[in-house]
Amino acid sequence: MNEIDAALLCRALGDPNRLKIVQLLSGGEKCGCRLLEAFEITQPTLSHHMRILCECGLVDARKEGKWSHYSLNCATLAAFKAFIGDLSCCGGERGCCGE
Amino acid sequence: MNEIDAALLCRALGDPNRLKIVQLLSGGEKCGCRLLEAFEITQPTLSHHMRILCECGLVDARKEGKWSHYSLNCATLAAFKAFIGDLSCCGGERGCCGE
DNA sequence: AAAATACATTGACGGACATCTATGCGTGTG
DNA sequence: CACACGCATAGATGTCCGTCAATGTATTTT
Repeated sequence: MNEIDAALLCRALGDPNRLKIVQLLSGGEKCGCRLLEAFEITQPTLSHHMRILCECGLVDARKEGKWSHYSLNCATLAAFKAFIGDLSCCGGERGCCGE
Repeated sequence: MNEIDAALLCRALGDPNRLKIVQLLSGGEKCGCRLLEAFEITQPTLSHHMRILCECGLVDARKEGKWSHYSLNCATLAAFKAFIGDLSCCGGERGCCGE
């Protein structure tokens, strides 16, 4: 994962609502209407956030009838976790910054 | 680390220049003037970015004479890595999304 | 002391962003 | 078929963000 993609992901996660959405999806696939219940935003605003999360590759959308089911994309999440995990405050010493 | 702080960190890392700064600091402490050489931005703009990175706790500044030395904050970085690492696409199964 | 260096602050500006209301579109349900 | 439901899109609006030029403040060098 290059810096550009990582910055895009960070930007997507930089909104408190979107970060909370990702945390909810971390518990498993959910449809939009259930996500909406967890927030105090309008439906178009949620749709806007889901679009951003999907466009950066972090979230997958699956249409089923009139429902859209959202889930975290495994590959993107793994790549992002690796990218963040590679950061180090000490040049990679053991026992430092969670390594 | 709560969602608010994590979102702040993500927001700080959401700018390509700031993400690159963090990557440079991941290689060890650096002063502002050396960081500036790596970018095509003006000095006030770099100063602005460093302020944001410091205010969210991700970067520490150490003044020494006329130089400011910047480095990644170990505790904040560790907490952030743990926060991101806790995200899961499958509810925490082994071998999934980098776990 | 004068000049140069490193950095922060201020003020301004254009673009991006989060949010809303209104509306459209497809899918079930009566 | 008509209506309700889930979701996306369009357009508008106020706010935040990244950037710059100009300037200020220490500190070091000459």
